[in-house]
Amino acid sequence: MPELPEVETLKLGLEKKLPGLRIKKIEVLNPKSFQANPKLLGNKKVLNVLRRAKILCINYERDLSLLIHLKMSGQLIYQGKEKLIGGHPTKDMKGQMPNKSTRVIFEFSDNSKLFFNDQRKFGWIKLVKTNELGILSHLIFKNLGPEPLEKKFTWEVLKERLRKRLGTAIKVAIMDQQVISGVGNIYACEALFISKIDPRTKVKDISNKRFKLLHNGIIKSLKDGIKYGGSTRTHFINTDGEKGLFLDHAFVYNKTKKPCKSCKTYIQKITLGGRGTYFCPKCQA
DNA sequence: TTAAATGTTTAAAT
DNA sequence: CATTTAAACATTTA
Repeated sequence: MPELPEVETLKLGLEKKLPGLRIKKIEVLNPKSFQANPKLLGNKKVLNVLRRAKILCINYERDLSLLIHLKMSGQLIYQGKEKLIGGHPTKDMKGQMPNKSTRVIFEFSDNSKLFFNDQRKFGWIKLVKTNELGILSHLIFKNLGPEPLEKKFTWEVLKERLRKRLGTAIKVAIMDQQVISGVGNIYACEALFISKIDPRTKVKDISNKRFKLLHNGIIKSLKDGIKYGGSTRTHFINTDGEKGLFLDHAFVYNKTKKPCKSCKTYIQKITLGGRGTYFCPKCQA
């Protein structure tokens, strides 16, 4: 599920709960989901929680950092000291943790727990040594493009980054994590609608005026995503087990044959770069 | 029954 | 060699 807004939603949730807690126990139900020796984290204290691109990073004392990628169906759910989890139970949770897609369970010093669920098992958690320059300098982040919500990310940066993908369809190009980090299928579709660009347009055919519009569209869609707590298609829920509401506000994603919110033309679905791509054929001509 | 699903990597084809 | 497409990962749901 996770694109930048979903991972950011989790980051905001976890940073209110984890810092200061110590790991008491880690139960690995699916070894592929946890690629490290759980014992290394025994009794270590959580310092802080960061996000880079779609990767979540929990920093511990003693130069240890836990990196988490949720891929398509990962969930992180926090269960406080109280017995029940806050928020609405979803089909997945059935109000009970763990469930059949629970892959890893973290238990903390105050008896609270963090569940890592991942139906499709694409997601991973790995433990790395915090780089002396800070975890964000780690190799894993080396090839990632700039963070689109940082001030440094101007429309000129966007244009420059896209220069090596001139022949690629713009929608495929902005989903390339080496061009910009954090934009996935949902927000790519939404950003292109906001900037009124046909997703099939080749990068080389985009004018400066359109680069500015696109730059604005990417930022707006991501910020709206965070504002509404992310997108829930089927799996995403926040640390409290609640769904994200962004898709209720989406313009085109998953709106095939529904009228465009701007011009009433039916939204079309095509395939680009192997992914479902939604757009308004009139507004994005 | 078949297709598609929020992501990324690798192989194969063009 | 560059670019594009497909497959793989694993599971569920429409």
